[in-house]
Amino acid sequence: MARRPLTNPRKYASQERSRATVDALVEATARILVREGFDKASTNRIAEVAGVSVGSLYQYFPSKEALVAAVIERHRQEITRAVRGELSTAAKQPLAQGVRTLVAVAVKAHRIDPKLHRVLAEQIPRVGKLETAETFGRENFAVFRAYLENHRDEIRVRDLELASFLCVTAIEAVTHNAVLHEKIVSGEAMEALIDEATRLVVGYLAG
Amino acid sequence: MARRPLTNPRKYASQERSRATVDALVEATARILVREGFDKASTNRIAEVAGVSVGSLYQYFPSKEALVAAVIERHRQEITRAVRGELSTAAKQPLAQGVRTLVAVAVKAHRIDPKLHRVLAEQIPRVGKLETAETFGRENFAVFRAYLENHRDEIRVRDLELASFLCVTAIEAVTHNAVLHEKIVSGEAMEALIDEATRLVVGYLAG
Amino acid sequence: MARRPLTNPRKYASQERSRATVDALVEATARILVREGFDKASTNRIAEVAGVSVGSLYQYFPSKEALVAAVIERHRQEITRAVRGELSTAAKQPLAQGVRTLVAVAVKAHRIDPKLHRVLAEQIPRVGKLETAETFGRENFAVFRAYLENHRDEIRVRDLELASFLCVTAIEAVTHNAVLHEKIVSGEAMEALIDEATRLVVGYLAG
Amino acid sequence: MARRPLTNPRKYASQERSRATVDALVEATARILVREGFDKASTNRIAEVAGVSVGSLYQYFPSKEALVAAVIERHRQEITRAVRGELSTAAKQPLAQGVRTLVAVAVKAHRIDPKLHRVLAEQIPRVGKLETAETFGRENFAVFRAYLENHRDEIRVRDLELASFLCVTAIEAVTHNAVLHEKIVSGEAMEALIDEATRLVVGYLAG
DNA sequence: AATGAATGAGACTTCATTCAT
DNA sequence: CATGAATGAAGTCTCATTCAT
Repeated sequence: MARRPLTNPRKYASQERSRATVDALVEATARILVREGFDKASTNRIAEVAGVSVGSLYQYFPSKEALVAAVIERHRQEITRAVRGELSTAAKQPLAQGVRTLVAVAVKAHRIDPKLHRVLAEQIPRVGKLETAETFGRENFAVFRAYLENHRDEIRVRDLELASFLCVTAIEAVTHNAVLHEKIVSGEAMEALIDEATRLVVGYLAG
Repeated sequence: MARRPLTNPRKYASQERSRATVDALVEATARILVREGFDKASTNRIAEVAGVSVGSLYQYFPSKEALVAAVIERHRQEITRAVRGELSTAAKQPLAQGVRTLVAVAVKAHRIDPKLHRVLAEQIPRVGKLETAETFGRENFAVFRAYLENHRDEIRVRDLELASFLCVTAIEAVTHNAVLHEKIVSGEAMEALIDEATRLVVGYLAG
Repeated sequence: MARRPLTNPRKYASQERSRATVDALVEATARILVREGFDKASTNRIAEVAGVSVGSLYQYFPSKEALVAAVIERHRQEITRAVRGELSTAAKQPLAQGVRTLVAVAVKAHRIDPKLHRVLAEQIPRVGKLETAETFGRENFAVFRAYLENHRDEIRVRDLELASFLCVTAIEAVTHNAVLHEKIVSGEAMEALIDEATRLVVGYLAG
Repeated sequence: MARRPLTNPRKYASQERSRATVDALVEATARILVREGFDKASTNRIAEVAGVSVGSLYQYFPSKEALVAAVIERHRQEITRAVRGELSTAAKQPLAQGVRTLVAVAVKAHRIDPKLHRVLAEQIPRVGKLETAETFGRENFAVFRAYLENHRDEIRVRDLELASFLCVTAIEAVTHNAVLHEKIVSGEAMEALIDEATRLVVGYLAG
């Protein structure tokens, strides 16, 4: 019944349009999540804000959960993209500098879209396949653990597993709360925070 | 408004009955929160699990929110009760010991009802008067900050505000995650965790 | 189990107490009806305002409807009591004066408790045995009809049935609305209203 | 917000479907109001009678109140439509005829859907934006008052405000009750009623 | 008799999802 | 593919009435 696209251009046009719709939906979801909270993010509202019909929403996402998952994934990718370079920088630096870089990276990651980050961390029901923070956590852990392995000689602690857990948890929590509670009101304040967090971690690892 | 019963026995009977209903409701709410999550905690379900009617639920709690607030409050009181003594112990101890006591207290607090703690920390919508973690956080901060003031001479850091923020956040996050991810599988593991967390904090403060 | 009263005084006391409870309940119902409207008049609220328990309420009234019926009846009796004398006065007066007296009586009746009258007329669900206005209407009709019979010679209209209907309806509606819309703001305004309503009716009957 | 359909046929189909649903809901509300009273008019029942789901009801009406308001408005429009022509006729007629026309109009209006009229007048809670009878009343008053202004020279009464109040109230009440109590059982009975009501009013105004 | 805790049907409303067009 | 009307289960809360004490 439905006409197949006759030409490539059309096909592309169509693909682009699909892509645009998907983006609009994810964007709309993120905006509502941030501006009005999870409770107000009904599928009808999302579709309305995205400028499409609910029907279209379900054309591209099988459920509301899938939509939220897409928002999470997009946010994760943004962070990864923003942070990739600095991570490899850190890998080559000695302990004190490397940790400082990693702390700075954590701050940077949290500042990308703090309100969205907060909503994702606090309001999204932990059911089904959505694990959010969990997932972030594991990645961070793996990266840090690898860093410690490669800098074993600069470190006095024995149990790298436990040390990674302590450091990653501490850095994550400190940067998360700092951004959330608006502790970072100036470049100076940010430097101070990074300095201190670095001292916390380095003192522990090297002390 | 309503007249008091004329005899004590009746009064007590009545009061006990009310009390039992209220307790059953709070308990049922906590159980559902832990076992099935916030989303499943509908007022009808809560009443059912408590073995009373919805009507009774609304006789004692003006809203679902009030019920959750009661669960939070009950949990907070349990923690306070369990921890009060140790806090005053910590206050009199020198830095290294004092911090260790405080860390141990944090672990103890998180182990009282870890699953409930998690749900309260993660799933309860941050709306209205429910602040959950927020509230815990402030209290912890105040206690720790006071401790630092009183042990200023043992400390090298200048900015007590910032230091308190870092330490409280770190301790809270580490103990929370440790309990959550079942890092504390034995007495030994717990000792190790407490030792390391203490080193983390003391190294920072005194280093 | 319960002790029987041993003496008459006690018995009377008991009867008086019952009477007091019944009165308190009817009064409470009327007050809530006037001050908060029918929707707010729940049986629990009524009992509370009356200073008794819901249980007692149902001891004396089989249903909420019965309670409202009692309020209506009490209001009807108050009107009847206030008006009885003037009605017999009117019966002896010639048309112009008699009608004026009847109109004045109608105004007086409506001013006894205008707010209650309004609520009874507007908010009480017309279901079951409650007919309110209906009942008032029939009585008024009977009285007026009888008056016309007795003053047939002063009247030009033939169909007394129809005439009674017209006059009673008009007088009732005019006085009701006048009181409701606060047309009677002074003695003068009241005189004017009574004069004109009398002219309306007398002109019709005698014209 | 939502995109318009791209083709007219679809648009119309869609619009017609919506329209049909809305109509069915308003009609169902009116029927239940008339047949079972305001208390039975629950949203679920209305939807059921309309043959749609509650969801659809709330798609088109934000609350139960809005639905009742729609019924009132529809009734008001029916009356207005039925009466418009005759009103302008009355305006051009001399007193006796004009008043007769107006009385006839009132009767006609009340006969459009007497039972609905009654329910709207008696059972609808006077809360929020629903004023029902109130609103009808004001309109009638304005029309009649204007008529009197334009026929001042045929009238003996001074206070047009008061006269309008008396006449409108009387006509409204008489026709309302007549229809309600089934006084108009034949064309003859109707003529008689209109004649007498006209005499009542004209006698007063011109007498 | 009085008390007030308890009941539970039922009211209003929302929202993820489906499906005819 | 898009549309948006339709669905209906489920949630929160109220209130007339009952009943154990």
